[in-house]
Amino acid sequence: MTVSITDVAEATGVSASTVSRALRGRSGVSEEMRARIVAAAAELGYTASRSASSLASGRTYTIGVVVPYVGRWFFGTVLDAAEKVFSAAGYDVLLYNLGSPEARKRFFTKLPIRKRVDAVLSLLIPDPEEAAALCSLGVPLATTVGGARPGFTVVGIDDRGGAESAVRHLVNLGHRRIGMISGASEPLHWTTPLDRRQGYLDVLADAGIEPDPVLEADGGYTVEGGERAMTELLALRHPPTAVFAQSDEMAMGALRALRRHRLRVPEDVSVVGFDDHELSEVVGLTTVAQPVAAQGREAARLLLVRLDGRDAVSPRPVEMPIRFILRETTAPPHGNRR
Amino acid sequence: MTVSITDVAEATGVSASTVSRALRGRSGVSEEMRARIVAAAAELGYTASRSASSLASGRTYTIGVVVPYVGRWFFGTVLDAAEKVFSAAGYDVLLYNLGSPEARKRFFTKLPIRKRVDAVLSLLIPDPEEAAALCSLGVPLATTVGGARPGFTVVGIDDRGGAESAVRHLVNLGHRRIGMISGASEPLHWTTPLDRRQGYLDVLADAGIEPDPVLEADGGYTVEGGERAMTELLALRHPPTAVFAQSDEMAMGALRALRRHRLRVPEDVSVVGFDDHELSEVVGLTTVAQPVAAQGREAARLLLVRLDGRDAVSPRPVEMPIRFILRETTAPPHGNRR
DNA sequence: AATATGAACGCAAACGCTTGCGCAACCAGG
DNA sequence: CCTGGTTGCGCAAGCGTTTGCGTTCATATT
Repeated sequence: MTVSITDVAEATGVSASTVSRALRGRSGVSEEMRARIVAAAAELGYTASRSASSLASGRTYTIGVVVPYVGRWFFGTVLDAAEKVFSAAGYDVLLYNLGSPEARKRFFTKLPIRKRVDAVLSLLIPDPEEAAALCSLGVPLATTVGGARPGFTVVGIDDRGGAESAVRHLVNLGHRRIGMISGASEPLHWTTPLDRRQGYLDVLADAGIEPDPVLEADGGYTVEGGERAMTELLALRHPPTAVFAQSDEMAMGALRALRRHRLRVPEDVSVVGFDDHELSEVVGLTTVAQPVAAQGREAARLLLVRLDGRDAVSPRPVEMPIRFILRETTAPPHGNRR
Repeated sequence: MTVSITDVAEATGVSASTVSRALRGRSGVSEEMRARIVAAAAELGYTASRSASSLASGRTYTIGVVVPYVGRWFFGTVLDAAEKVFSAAGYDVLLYNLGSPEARKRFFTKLPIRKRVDAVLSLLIPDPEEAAALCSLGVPLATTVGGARPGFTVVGIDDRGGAESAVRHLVNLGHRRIGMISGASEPLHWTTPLDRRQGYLDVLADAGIEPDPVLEADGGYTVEGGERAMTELLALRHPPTAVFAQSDEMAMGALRALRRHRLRVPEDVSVVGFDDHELSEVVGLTTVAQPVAAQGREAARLLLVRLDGRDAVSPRPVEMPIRFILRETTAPPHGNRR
């Protein structure tokens, strides 16, 4: 019913070994014979069974990609870019979407990825146990999100520096009461929120501004969370005149909350985001751009290099450039128009 | 080096067959023995090699998902939802991202998916040849995007009816000159643009409005395309007073173009979108909501049902509900305020 | 002319699992 | 006590490749 390697062997009058060698470009087959075999294979519509071939060879030609939420812009974009690199190199991509704690737990206990992939690109930061589980797979590992782990090839950005440039922009405009919408580091174990917060604190200190804990609100890195957080900040006795949101999605939530409160942006409140979401330009959001797709591409490329052998030792962390983008959601504080 | 089934067999003092049966819940193993085997397997950290097991059994416990652009919100969201269903059922997901024509061609000629999956969920509409290639895989097929194909389980929405409700809303507000930002059907072979256009034309006819071809602009289903298209429409001698964008992303591009032209929405121009993108609420876009994640879930579920056997015949197309959502980008035409 | 060399190909043993079949050991019913 | 039927388990034959090694044969070397 399904055509196997012996079918094309018989059709060509050679052994299965020769077919295998011919189709995989190995030496030991005359060019003439190779051509005949390739033709026969094409005619019969033969494709080698990956199960059989990886069982025999030990190589799966498959990369595992584990991500927290494929639906989120950032992860979808990274995945998109990485997949293109992998598939162009002849690798398939096995996707694990670990949004819920249950899915995550199931994945790390059962480890269905074991013996199924040649390498893993993780877009979530595993906690120490999880990292150990991944390491136990014995394959090259990479990640694109904050928080390196030993054994991982990591490509990321300078989160702290990015946050600094965003907050410094607000300070330079004359803002003194600057809020921050952040996200918890805990459930995902990533250091991004911490790094960005540090950048925020650094600039405040540098400007001689006493940080006020009530100005930090949790937005959970979602639009709704950002809206809630902004609402909380607006309910303060002394609300901020400017807000640094740790992600554009939260910034957009903040914009929505501001609109609901009939506050104008940037006249009444300035907002600056982080990431340069694809729709940030649409809403005119001032933000810090990071090369999301490029990070996915680069991480994928590095993984392939490690797979190719020689580079047994994982390379140093790669840092991609970031860029502050001035748009229309920031201005000097109210009553301070120049 | 890696622990195999014989390792746990030896550890328990039974044969490999018994281990296999025990671990897979087959009958023919005493409960006591099963418990011992499960314990030993857990202790050794054993996971069955998928390659070996699918080679032997013919089942891969893997679903292939092919999508045009994982990075795009719609597809990412569908994929996210579908993956959750699959992984909860014990299936892995093999992802094929076919954005570029080359990737697409490579996929359909090499068909790397052959012998690798038990079923395929296609989020792109294959042309007849491609559909034939997929059918030749001999596994259940499903899709969630407009344009059924024989052999496919399809779950979708009433694109035409959705477009009708959007345009009717504009007509009811008093608009007579209504533009449309659409997308070509060709490169992707989907019928969605055609269906939505038909809904647009139906309502115009119903309202006794002569359709004007210059009011239709191509936005390619992207933000930038929507912006370009809106700009074209604004350059017309008689620009529209309202625009129906076939997707929210194009609608957002249109909003941006309008802002650049210093036109107010909805006072000067009304805009209505389609899809209910996650950020549409943020920008207050009036739109037609479709249950994106639910479609992914449902398609995945139906695929699993077909995999379970009995339903050899593919079920009838499933139509998910849509819902018109009134927000803030639509109003009566200028000078016609009530 | 005899031998060494290498290319081209076949043989057969893995790879790690699944599964039909066979074979004990046990139970109940006659 | 002997059937007939379970139940619990082992045997061994695959599943479709890959690959080390052996064989054949033509060519180059003494």
